[in-house]
Amino acid sequence: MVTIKDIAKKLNLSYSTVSRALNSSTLVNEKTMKLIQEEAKKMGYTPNALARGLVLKKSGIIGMIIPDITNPFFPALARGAEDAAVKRGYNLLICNTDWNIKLETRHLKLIEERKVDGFVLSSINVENRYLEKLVERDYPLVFVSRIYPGILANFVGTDTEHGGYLAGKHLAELGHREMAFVGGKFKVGSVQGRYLGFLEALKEKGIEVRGDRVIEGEFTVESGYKMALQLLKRDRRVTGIFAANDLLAVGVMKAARELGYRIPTDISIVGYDDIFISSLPGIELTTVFQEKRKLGELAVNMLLDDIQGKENGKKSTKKIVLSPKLIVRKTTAPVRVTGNS
Amino acid sequence: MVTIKDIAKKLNLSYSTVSRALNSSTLVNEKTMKLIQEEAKKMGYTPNALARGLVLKKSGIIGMIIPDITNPFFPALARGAEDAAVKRGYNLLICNTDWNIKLETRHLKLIEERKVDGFVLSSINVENRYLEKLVERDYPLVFVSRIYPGILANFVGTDTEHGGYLAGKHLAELGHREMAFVGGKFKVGSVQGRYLGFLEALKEKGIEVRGDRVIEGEFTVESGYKMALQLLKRDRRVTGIFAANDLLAVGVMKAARELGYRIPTDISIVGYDDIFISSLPGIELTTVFQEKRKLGELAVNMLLDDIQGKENGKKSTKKIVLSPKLIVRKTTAPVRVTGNS
DNA sequence: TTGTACGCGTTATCAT
DNA sequence: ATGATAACGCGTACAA
Repeated sequence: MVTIKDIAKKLNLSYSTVSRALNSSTLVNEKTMKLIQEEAKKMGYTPNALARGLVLKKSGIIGMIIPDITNPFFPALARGAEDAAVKRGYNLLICNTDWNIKLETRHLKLIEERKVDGFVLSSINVENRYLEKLVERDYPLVFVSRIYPGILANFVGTDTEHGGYLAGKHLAELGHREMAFVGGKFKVGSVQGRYLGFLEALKEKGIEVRGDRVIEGEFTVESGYKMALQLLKRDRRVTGIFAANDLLAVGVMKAARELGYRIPTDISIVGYDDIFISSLPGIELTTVFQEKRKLGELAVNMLLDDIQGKENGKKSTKKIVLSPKLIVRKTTAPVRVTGNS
Repeated sequence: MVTIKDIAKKLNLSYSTVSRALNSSTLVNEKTMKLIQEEAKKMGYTPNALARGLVLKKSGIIGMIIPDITNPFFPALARGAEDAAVKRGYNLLICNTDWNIKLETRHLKLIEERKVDGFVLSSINVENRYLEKLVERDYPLVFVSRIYPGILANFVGTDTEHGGYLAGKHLAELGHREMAFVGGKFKVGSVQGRYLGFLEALKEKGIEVRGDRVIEGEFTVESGYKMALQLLKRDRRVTGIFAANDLLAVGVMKAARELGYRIPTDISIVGYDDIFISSLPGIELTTVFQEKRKLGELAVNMLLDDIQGKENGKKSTKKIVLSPKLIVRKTTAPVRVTGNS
């Protein structure tokens, strides 16, 4: 491996000059600079980010903690984050936690050792003492999409309550009155928001949701399927279902079809997130859209601003909340005028 | 930041002893070791991977280059890779290239500076001089899923030719004789394999594919849609279509439906990859399955074996080729006995 | 078993 | 404009 020293020797110069030249410092003769840069290229010099990081106390890497890149919500998020990071000269280290706090903590510790310059996390659903310490220690960090309950930290996300509201309003305006909510774990803050917003919209129309029509499960197709199967079997009057995310909604669709429902003629279904699959032919789910990619971008930009601002002594807690948008596709329609048994 | 020195001072010991204790070296008194480890924890010591990497000439990070994590094929691959990496104490740095060689090269250079201990790449479609240099320099590296043409390097992938064969055989056995191939860029080696295998299977049944029924486009739903639309409009006799991947297949499905085809009654469609969406209710695509997650795992394990083996002076070029599997779902059926106009 | 001293590759602070 | 030298935090050969 060719180092700064090697090219210094070769050119009978000192390390310092070479280092400066390579960093295009102004305080070095133009000619020697060119000389050095050419020689560097010729010798195949590659800077060593480890060494640089050691002295600069920066790694140039930021860590991204997510539950599972395999879940269709996260690739777009990660992609946005990576793009923004690269654009500013950083790289992204991705860790999957499987919604497991132990794993999350382990990853946090491990990549803190790597001296990542900051974290972007979207993994939070439950208390994590180590994470709390991290923010107490003022480690640069921003929460995306899901915020840690009761903590003051940077956040980038979508107005979930408003999103839920849009879904509820849409169904209500279509004339639905018998509605259900199929949710993931309510501990995840964003689900609560969606639910609350949903209720809010219905209330405005004088509609209430019966307690037995609010179900909780996992964030998966399978779970949505099971929940809807159980719900619709015992309760044929429901005509509108709001699912906490698109995966769930797809499961609900499957269950409804199996039970002989036509979508959207007999039943309307609204999802949340507008993940990739939702617009696919054969699915075409009405859903609440949030800008996942942009969320990722905004998050790392906020993080990087923070990191670079901190050097100038600035500190702040920022928050960006994007507005969701309703996307009407083919799983919602006006309620039928004739009731069914 | 608390360092080894700090805890050495506090305990009136030398750096070395502390360093050894923290690495659980055998050549240190058990008592002092415990003492040191406890003190380290108490003081909140965190090892600095940068410094360690500098002396050990290892970063503990491996780089993964893929075209686009947003493409449903890659999350599973990345996840498998990350799991395997973490299991062996490494982390994964992910870079998206958007199938752009310039970007790929830039990423390669950049993360080489980060001293990643090796690369896993799945980005290759076209000549990249810098990449060639990398393998010439013997940089630890393994290709996943797509191999670089005409280069001797580690590889983990699926037997694409056999995969294509399975698809062709399936359609042929269902009685289809008028078939088409809807492909992505043929430059991507894996597509050629799929195509060749497909042809091979048909040939065994005495079936040929007309040249105007082989179309090339992008690897997207949209592209599949357009190609199929164009094909099926001018050629109503086709009853079986093999798409080079599932995204394309979904697009084909959409086009067929729009033109009034019932699937699979009027036309059979086979995809490739079995990505997440393909099993979804409303899609249920017959496709050729490959173990994406396992591919990722195998790749980083091979890489890590290589890295750790190299220290012992071993060198080798390994190859692992998994077998694909046909998954029959609801987009294929026996050809109708009555021909249509 | 423990301590001393050097080097990893780079940047930064002094001088010159 | 350039050079010498000290860090950065850690591992390790060598000495004790």
